[in-house]
Formats: sequence, structure tokens, C-alpha cells
Amino acid sequence: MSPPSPVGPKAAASQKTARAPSVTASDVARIAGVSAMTVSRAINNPDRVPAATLAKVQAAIAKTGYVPNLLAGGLRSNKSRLVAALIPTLVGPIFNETVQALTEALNQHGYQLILGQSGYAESHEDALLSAIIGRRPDGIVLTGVNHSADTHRRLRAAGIPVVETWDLTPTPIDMLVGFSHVAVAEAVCRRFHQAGRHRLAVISADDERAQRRSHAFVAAALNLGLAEPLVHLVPAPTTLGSGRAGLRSLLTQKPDLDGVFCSSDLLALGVLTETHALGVSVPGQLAVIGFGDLDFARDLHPALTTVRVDGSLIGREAARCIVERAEGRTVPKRVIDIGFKIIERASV
Amino acid sequence: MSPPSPVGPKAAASQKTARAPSVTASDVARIAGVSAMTVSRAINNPDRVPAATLAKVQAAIAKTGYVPNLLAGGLRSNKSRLVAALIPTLVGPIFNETVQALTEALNQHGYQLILGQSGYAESHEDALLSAIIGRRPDGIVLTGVNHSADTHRRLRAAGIPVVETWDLTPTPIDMLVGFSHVAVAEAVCRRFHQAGRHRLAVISADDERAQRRSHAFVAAALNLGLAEPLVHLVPAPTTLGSGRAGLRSLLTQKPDLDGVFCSSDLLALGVLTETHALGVSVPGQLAVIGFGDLDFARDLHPALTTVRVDGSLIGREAARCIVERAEGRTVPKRVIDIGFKIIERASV
DNA sequence: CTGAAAGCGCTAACAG
DNA sequence: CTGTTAGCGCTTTCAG
Repeated sequence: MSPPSPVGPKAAASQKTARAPSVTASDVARIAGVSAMTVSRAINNPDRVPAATLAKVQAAIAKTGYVPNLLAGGLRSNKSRLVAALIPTLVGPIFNETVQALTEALNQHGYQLILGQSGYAESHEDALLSAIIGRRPDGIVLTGVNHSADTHRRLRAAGIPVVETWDLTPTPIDMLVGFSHVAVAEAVCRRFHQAGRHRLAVISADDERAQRRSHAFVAAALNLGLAEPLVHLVPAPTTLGSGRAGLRSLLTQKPDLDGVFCSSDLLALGVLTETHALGVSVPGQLAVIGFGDLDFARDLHPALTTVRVDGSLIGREAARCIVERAEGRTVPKRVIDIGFKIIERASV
Repeated sequence: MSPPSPVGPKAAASQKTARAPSVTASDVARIAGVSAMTVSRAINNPDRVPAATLAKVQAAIAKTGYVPNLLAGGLRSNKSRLVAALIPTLVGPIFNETVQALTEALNQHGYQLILGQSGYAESHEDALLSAIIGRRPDGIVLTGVNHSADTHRRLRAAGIPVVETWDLTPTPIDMLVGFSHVAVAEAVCRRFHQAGRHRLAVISADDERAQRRSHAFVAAALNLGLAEPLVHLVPAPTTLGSGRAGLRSLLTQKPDLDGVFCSSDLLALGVLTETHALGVSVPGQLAVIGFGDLDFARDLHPALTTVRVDGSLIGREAARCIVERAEGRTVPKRVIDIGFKIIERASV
């Protein structure tokens, strides 16, 4: 079995290109006794081709192992069936679900996802953006709503549909699928208040969205007439370790703490771990609320009360927005607030 | 600011294509007073263009906001600068690091990653593979070493460089970056034996690689003259919850268990959680070894002894293999065994 | 060092 | 229902 020997290869050849010439639509067409155009139609609009012709083409495709060159198709039709997602990082399980759901939903519709990691900084986001735009994607999924003026400008100039995610703003670039971090913080604060907790604190990552939650939490506490919560910042991405250290530090400053809001479930796991090590009872002495509802939250000991955000839904909806726009169907609703839910478990 | 109004747009137009026509190399060329070819060279081989010309071209690029169409370039040059990664799932933190490192390393060299999720089953891996091959990627990164004969055949026919990862085999398709799951299991078993543990068990995911570790672990135990370890299988991807349930079930069958090997750190976390709930002392009554060395392992209470596999390194090396192959430099070593390490902490 | 011509493989647009 | 023609935007190749 000599490796790249497709049926009916280019005769002339000797084009000193990188790889062996692959089977083209014309090759298939010749074998099927039709034109290249019919091959294209048989693949993209099978219902506009009579069954008999379709069968011949499919036979030829099977025989040759033809796989259409999407680069060529995309160039001509100006539809790449490529969608780019820019996320800060894949480390830490927050965006996994979203990327996973995005990939799946997109693949189902014949689109592919290309991944770009911007880091939490905006450093080389520019180079990344060029590389992405160069692929002429049919859509771009962004994390968050704060992007440089330059990013805005270039995105608009490229005319590529954009979906911002994981946040809310009255002025989206284009479409948006997210939720309100302020509303989350307020709900969590009310929950502590309801449970009679008055000496609160926050352990929060230092990224933009987490900090927005922290600030809103502090504001909400003051609004409810509680003492100003302590805020302990840790570097993103969060770890169990920083949760442990965070609680230790907080307890030093305010030993009578009775409620702590963690900006991720991983931090909350760290807090819980530290309470075990310290012999602090949860929720007796200390109530804990996390953020994310990672799969382990329900099985912790005690089970973790946390904020559930449906990351999969964000991915699926973002995919839907872009695919619908690309197919030229109804322009979907611009802003989708997917909300959130506090999952009541044992840690409060 | 009218949206898509690049400087010097196509005059005639009315091509009823999806998007506004974007700036092309010819547009830039006209403005810079050179030919399109020189624009191309200024971008791809800046050193083969005199400084004066380069400056003119760069000015024109800046003025127009030109972003080269990589679809067109890829079509003509037969180099897409696209690399595809096929992973079972992004859920669960195992492959995150690898995908993260892959993305970063690739981006650094001007390549983009496209992501495909095969699921742990081989179900629609075929459709996925077509979609991927259709993009004419310069390389494909596969997870594991067991792929259908059809996958092998098509990959060979397409002539695309392939890197298999996260496993070892004497007969790779092309290149490979991984480690031996059998060696891992044997080392872990020896470690238990060394610690004087004789009544062992395994809690393992039911995916192929995890099961290979389980089997090797059982074999190694018998070899060392220990009783045959109990094996408790849980569905992949693993969760803290299945770890808890797993330990409970195991303890029912064999209350005097003194060592358990978990096929992921998440399972180990579950086991640890259950020991807290049950009042079983670790490592006193029960020694625990995990797999993965996730970031939380070191901060657990007690800190988790576990097998560290450098997922980032796998990603970086895979990227290197493909980029070097694509640039036509030295054909890199075919098989890279990155090994593993047992990280000694408090749970044994 | 620079440009002109040609064409990568596909599909839009228009006949038949 | 099917084929022909043209050309997407770039880069290879070859000649100045």
C-alpha cells in the first residue's frame, strides 16, 4: 500500500509543492461522468440533484476518497465555516464547558472552531486577532465585554459577526450571551444576610469579571447595613492553594468571620480544606458560597452552596447566534442573558 | 463611523457575496506604488525587500488595515498553517494543559489550532475527520494510539503529519509524544509495596488508557506476590462523586483495604473526601495515590501523592514536531517518551 | 530587486 | 436539471 496514491492523480504534476496532489472535484467528476459543478452540488445541495446522478457521484467519491478542499471553497464562496473563540485561558475549568459546547454545536453544523488564547492580559491580543481575521472566520466568540478600542475597530472593519460572552453590557459590539456579575454578587450577599451572617469576606481572583463581583458584593453588603466585607485578592487562575491561604489570612485579620464568598469553586474547595485542617465547622462557624458549580461542588463534604452558571448553554447559544447569522436566517436576538442560580447545599 | 468601509474598496463590486469586500494585497500595492507580489514579499520575506520599499508597503498596510487572506495563501501555497487536535473531551482537566500549550506554541509560530472533540467513542469520528482533512491542516494531533483502520488509511492517504499523544506504541502512525501507562501502573504498585501495603484496589475510569493502567496494576501486584487488587470501574470523565462512591463500595467488599490507586486526581479527591466523612485516616489506615498531579493535589489535606505527567510538555513537543516538519527542517525524532514521576506527598 | 502571468480548487452566476 | 465560464486573493515561477 504505497501511501499517497489516490485514484486518478494529476498527470503532469512535478509542481514542487509541499504535499502530494490530492483528489479534486474534477477528478471525481471525470470518473462519475459529470461536471465538477455537479459534484459540488451533489455535496452541498444533494436535494437539487436527481438520485441517479447523486449515486454516481457518491460512488466516485467513495472510490477516490475525495475530501473537498474547504480552503478553496471558502475562498470562492466567502464563507469559511470557521469560527474563532478567544478565551483568556483553558487552565481552570471555567471556560472548558463553554469551549466544549461550542465545539460540539459548531461541528454539528459543519463548522470548526479555532482556538486563540489571549491570556488575561491584552498583550499580544493584537497579533492574535490578525491571525484570526486572516482566516476569515464566519464568527468570533469573545470572552468578556472589555476589549481595546483597536480590537473594536478592527472587528467592525472586518465585518465579522461577534458574540461576546460571560458578561453583560448595554453596548455590545454585536451579539452577546452572558449574565450579570453584579446581580450574582447581590444575590449571594442577600443569601448570607438571610442566613444571619454579618461578618463577611470575599476571596476573589484578580481578573476583571471576578473583581466586578467583589466590588458589587461589598457595595451590596454596605447597602444591607452590614460591616464592609474584607476582600482578599488572589492571582487568576484560581487554585485550591490560594483558597486555603486566603482563608488563613482572612481569619488572622477577622477571627470572627462568619461568611465567605469565593470567586470560584476551586477557591471554595481550598477554604473548605483549610477549615478541615483548622477544625472550623462549616456552616456552623463559617458559611461558604462558591462560584461556578463545578462538578465536584455537590459531592464536597459539606456539599458546597454555589452559583451555577450554565457554561454549556453559553457555548451552545453563541454557536447558534453565529450559525444563524452565517446561514443568513433570522438575525437572532442581540443580547441573551442566561442568568444564574444559587444552588442551595450544605455549606450555608 | 460607517462599519465596513476600508480604504480603497473594490469599485465595481456588486458581487452579492456574504460580506463586504475586504482590502486585498492589490489595494495595498496600488497605494504603495508597487506590485502585489512585492506586498507579499514584504510580509513573508521582509529581508528580501529593501528598507525603503518595505516602509512604503508597511505604511500602506497601516493605512488600509490590510489583513492577508490566509485562505487564499493556503490554497495557493498548499500550506494552511492550521493544525488540528482531536481530543476525547475538554471536560475534566486532563487534556487542558496539553491543548493550552499546543495553542500557545502554535500561535507563536503563526499557526492556529482547530479543535475537534471525538468523544470517548469512535462514533462520528469519521465525519469529524473529513471536516478536518478538508481544511488541509499542516498537522494533526491525536489523543491515544488506537484509531480505526479507516482513520489510519485516510490519514496516510492525506499525507498529513500526525502526532499521537498521551500513550506509547511500537507502531505509531507517524510521530508520537507520550509515555507508558504500563510503566506508570508498575511504578505505583511498587510504591505501595515499598510502603508495606498489601491489600490494594484500583478506582479507574472506563476509558481505554485508564483501563490499561488498571490491568497493568493488577498484573504488577500479582507479580509482587500480593493479593489480586479489586478493580472498581467508573464512567469517564471522572468526578469527585464517583471517587467517593467508589471508595464506599470498595470498603464494603474489603474493609481492610490499605492502598488505593485512583486513575485521576479527581477520583483521589473523592476518596479523600469520603475518608473525611467516614473518619478513615490517611495514610494511616489507607494510602492513596492519584494520577495527573492537578494543581490542587499539593494543597489537599493530606497532600496527595500522585503521578505527574507533564501535559504542557506533550503539547509543546507535539507543536514542535509539526512545525519543524512543516518548515521542512530536520525530521524530528519519531517517538518521544516524556516519562512521568511519582510525586511523594503525604497520602502514602 | 521587482513584476507579469498563471493557477491553487472551488462555487457564483448565468446560460442551456 | 446540468454545464460553462470566470475569478475568489494569494503565491509560485520565471523574466526582466
